[in-house]
Amino acid sequence: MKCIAEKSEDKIKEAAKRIFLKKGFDGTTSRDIAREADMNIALTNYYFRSKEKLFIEIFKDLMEMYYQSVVDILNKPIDIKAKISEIIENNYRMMKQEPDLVIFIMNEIHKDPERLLIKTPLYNQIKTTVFSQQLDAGIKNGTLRDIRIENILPLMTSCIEFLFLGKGIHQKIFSMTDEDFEAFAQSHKEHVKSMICHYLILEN
Amino acid sequence: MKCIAEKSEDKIKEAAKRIFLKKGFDGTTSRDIAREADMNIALTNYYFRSKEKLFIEIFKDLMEMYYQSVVDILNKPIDIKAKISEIIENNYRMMKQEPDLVIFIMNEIHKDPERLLIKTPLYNQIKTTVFSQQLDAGIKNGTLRDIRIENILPLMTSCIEFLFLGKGIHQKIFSMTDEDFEAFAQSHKEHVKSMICHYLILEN
DNA sequence: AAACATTTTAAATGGTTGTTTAAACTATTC
DNA sequence: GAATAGTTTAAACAACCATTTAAAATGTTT
Repeated sequence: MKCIAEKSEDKIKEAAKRIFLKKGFDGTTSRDIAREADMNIALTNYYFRSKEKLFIEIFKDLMEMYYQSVVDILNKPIDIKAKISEIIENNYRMMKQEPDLVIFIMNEIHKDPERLLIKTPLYNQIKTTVFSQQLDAGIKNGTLRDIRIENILPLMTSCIEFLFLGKGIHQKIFSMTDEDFEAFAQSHKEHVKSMICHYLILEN
Repeated sequence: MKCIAEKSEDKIKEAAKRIFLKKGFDGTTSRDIAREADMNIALTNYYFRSKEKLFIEIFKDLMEMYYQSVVDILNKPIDIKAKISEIIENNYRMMKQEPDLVIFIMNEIHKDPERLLIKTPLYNQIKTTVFSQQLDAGIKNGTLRDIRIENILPLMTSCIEFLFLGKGIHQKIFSMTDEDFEAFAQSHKEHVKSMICHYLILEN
């Protein structure tokens, strides 16, 4: 039936995702979405009932996409040092590939937390990861610093994500071109990996 | 003349600052501002010509407020370990007192960098701080890790700021009340101070 | 107190917003 | 192939947007 051509519903959703990510909910109009999807305005509401409903659906998708890759890595059967490196590398890759994602999520939640924060089993997911077990074991036998998983996870992601969140500011203050920033970000990533390992892993 | 009562221009600007910080440029209407300032709608444009002009003026103020306190601390005549602690404490204080500030700045710049990033002498200001000299000297005599100021500054601020940027997310995932989060943030702050010092200051 | 400049007001401007309507078109079913 | 269901369309809806107008109110200067 439909081979190449996407279904209209999907076309609208994909278009809306692009626009919402770039402009946020308030900055996006129904007409923006219709234009991007190359469809009639009425179809947005025909398929999704309202701009709000469409947004919530997309937001949930993006939120899951944001977290799933991390949870997957936390469960890998590799030692904790390699895992830290991989989490940071994954984070770096994601921020380069989808630079709008994190600022979008943070800003929308910030504007109205109640509206978007649906029930999530993420805490249990995290608490039962291989990483969590490795952390507990390491703390018990004295090879790892005594730190809760609630603290160490943000420590690993915040430095990289913050760097890209403030890309515009950093580039302006330090007069960096895009290439300069790329090199700067790489070096920063290595510092972060090294710093986290130094702090978490006790050697002597 | 006017003793208690603020001048209308200032009342509007203060009101607009509150609303812009909370809702962003796109989410704020001229009527919101007029209502918050308890003034006629037309006065916004009478004093500031347009919503855009008013916004730019406020944005510049907030941007300066964001950076000035850091630069001041960087210039204090105290040793580098105390300085790191003070920067992080100051950062923590600011994020608690003005939780909307950083996400607001980042998001507005992210949406349209050209519009907001005015020329700033901040890089020269930073490069000529006492902190910058302390860092150079410490690297030279081997007491500090070889790292550029462009890297170490974001390392100090990103962990704390990111924690508050994602306050809503963190609270939801880890099922924290406001009091829980407060305690969590405090412990996180201590980890960050410790981690940065461990990494930067070479002792042996 | 008359003349002037400044500030504030209610009302209106033209344009855009999200959403709805009802008719037209297309595909499917009997 | 007529009837039915699903999809798409242009047009319209009321509500709201930033901004402007011109008159009213207030303050200041002569």
